[in-house]
Amino acid sequence: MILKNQNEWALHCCVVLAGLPPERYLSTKALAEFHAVPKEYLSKALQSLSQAGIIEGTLGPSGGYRLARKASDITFLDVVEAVEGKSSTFACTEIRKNNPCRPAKYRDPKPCGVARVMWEADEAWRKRLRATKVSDIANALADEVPGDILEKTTAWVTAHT
Amino acid sequence: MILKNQNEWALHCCVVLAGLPPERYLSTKALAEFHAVPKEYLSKALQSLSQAGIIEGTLGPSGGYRLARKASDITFLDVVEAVEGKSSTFACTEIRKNNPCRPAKYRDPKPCGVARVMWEADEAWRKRLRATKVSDIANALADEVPGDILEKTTAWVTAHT
DNA sequence: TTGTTTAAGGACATTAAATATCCTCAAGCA
DNA sequence: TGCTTGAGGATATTTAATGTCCTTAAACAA
Ligand code: SF4
Ligand code: SF4
Repeated sequence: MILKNQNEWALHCCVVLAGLPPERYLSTKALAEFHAVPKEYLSKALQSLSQAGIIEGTLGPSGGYRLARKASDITFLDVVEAVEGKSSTFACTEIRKNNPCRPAKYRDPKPCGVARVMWEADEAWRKRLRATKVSDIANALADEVPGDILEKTTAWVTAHT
Repeated sequence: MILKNQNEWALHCCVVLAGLPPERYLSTKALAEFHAVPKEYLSKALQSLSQAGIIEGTLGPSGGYRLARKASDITFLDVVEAVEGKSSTFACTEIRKNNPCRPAKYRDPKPCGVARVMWEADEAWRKRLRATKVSDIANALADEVPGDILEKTTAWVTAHT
């Protein structure tokens, strides 16, 4: 089990969009070039984010995407669920029903213990993702990335705006 | 991202093996029949468990598998990692390196914030899996499964021992 | 000794999912 | 009018999951 690349791409795109001047848009083309990933495929991830209401797009030259709400209102889980889906990472196929000793008509009163634990683990994962916002990472960049690189990057993004 | 079926199968097999009379073995054939899953493929999962030292097998008629240690010493994480692998569910492809504004020689002082969060979420998932043991589920069965089904199942398992 | 049963594991074949590309469409803009 | 953009459908390619088949050597019973 491994998460899709889309997650990494989408998260990074959100962080970049969080640094955009207000009311400006950044195109899929620019985001793809910036991260050196295939534009057409990245586009699918951005469409998912758009459908989830995390970013919003506009058409025409000088069009592209911007965050649909404040970066401090967008959690990692929002982004990951937009890309990866909301369903649990554990799929129970109810193999306990196959126990040859069970009466065919027997109905289980509740999900089996195995599934419950796996689902709780999935929820623990989501809980952690819910705890970090896009703005947290955007802010951390200022501390972790050398000033000159950060400046040049901001200039690059603004130029492609 | 979805976990392999092998996880569900392996966990259930461990729970069944936990209910085995001491010093007895249960074969892949029996485990596959009990859960109604393909014997050959289940065999791969059991081999993984065996390699991980969670179960141990013996040959010949009346051979099969048994737990290699107490059920209370086997966590869900042990089983899942045996089947699914120990590497993080988030693979960082270091796309930040592709930023066109970065000097080619620049070395990042530490993993980027995005990856750190994703790895922490992965660890939160594992932590929850580590908190439950195979014995916990085996014990819970007594409460959740009607007595007659449980008895018949125990008899079935013992008969295939 | 001989034949049967078993786990171990290598070599596939099949199926589903992730990844990637291409094309059309209508909205925005110069 | 012509170019740009995101939206989204269709399809191809690649990789991972799933499933099957086969051989080998150990255990055991007749
Ligand atoms: S025992 Fe739990 S995990 Fe296993 S098949 Fe039943 S419900 Fe699913
Ligand atoms: S920013 Fe983090 S997650 Fe993204 S490529 Fe770099 S290290 Fe990986």
